[in-house]
Amino acid sequence: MPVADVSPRGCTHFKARQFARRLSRRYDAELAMAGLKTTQFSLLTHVLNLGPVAPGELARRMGLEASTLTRNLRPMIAAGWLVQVPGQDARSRRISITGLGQAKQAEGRRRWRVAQTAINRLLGPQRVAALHELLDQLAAELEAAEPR
Amino acid sequence: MPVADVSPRGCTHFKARQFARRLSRRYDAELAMAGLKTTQFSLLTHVLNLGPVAPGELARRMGLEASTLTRNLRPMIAAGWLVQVPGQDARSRRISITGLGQAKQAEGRRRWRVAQTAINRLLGPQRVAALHELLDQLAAELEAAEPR
DNA sequence: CGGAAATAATTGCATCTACAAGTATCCCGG
DNA sequence: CCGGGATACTTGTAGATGCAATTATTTCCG
Repeated sequence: MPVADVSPRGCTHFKARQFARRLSRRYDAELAMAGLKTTQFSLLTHVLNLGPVAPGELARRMGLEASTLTRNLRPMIAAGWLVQVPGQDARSRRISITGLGQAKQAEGRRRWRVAQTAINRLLGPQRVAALHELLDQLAAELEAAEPR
Repeated sequence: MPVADVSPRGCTHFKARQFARRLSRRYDAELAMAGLKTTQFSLLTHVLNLGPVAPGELARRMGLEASTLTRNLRPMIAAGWLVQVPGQDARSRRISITGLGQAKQAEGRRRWRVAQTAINRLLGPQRVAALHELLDQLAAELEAAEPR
């Protein structure tokens, strides 16, 4: 008895990107009411959870290039949500969230909740949970296979 | 007997985006050997498959904002891979692929194959197929729920 | 016919993303 | 102590993304 053909059709990257774009518009619309981009909210949340953290470490955790992080930080430091302080060495830094940043994160969190709840309702909590599971697994495997 | 708690944890958008970023780096590395960005390859492929097409229609099919498409087209038209010709009205246009563009797409297609095969091998064809299935379904539902 | 509303695409502005190259600093072996 | 290589970020360059506003046309209704 032949096994089913499981060869994936189409481009995984295109599908992932298109899906991410469609999601972006929803989250961004909600977070815009708090004056935040979705990426900025993620960044605030990561810094809040990790505490003062080196840019390199933060970038690794978020799956971003270090150079991307440098640039994403700029408007947020300018807004006074994050600060950069010297690290151990003269070459390293630490990123910390400010009081203003914490307030902004809390504001964003309320908006994010609304957006996430809408997505759960629209797509079905079980399928969203299944997607999370799959994405978490696959992302971890991609990361593990990345060049050190 | 209580049902399992299926409330999704974490942010769907962040997970999708992080995953897409990790994929991007792999596809882009391969497609760079053909002098293409992944997005450009998608665009070439869509125009090839759809034939001469209005920008608005193309944007809808790809899940892009029209304004994004306008800008993504610019370097590709400059490269001579695509051309823009007048449409029915004076306000509409049609995008077509050139011979040069077809050659570039074929070149990209070989590179894409390599990248996609590597992903299938790394993540497992069954899980990739399952992800495609899920993403296709969910993206379609997001699209259906988008404002007309 | 004439103007309001709809349609199609582009532009202004801001941010996100990443590879390659550059700067500054540190560490380690000789 | 010194020089090469590793580390930690930042910059140069280029494209991707989207919202709001704009331009140009068309359509429709009175």
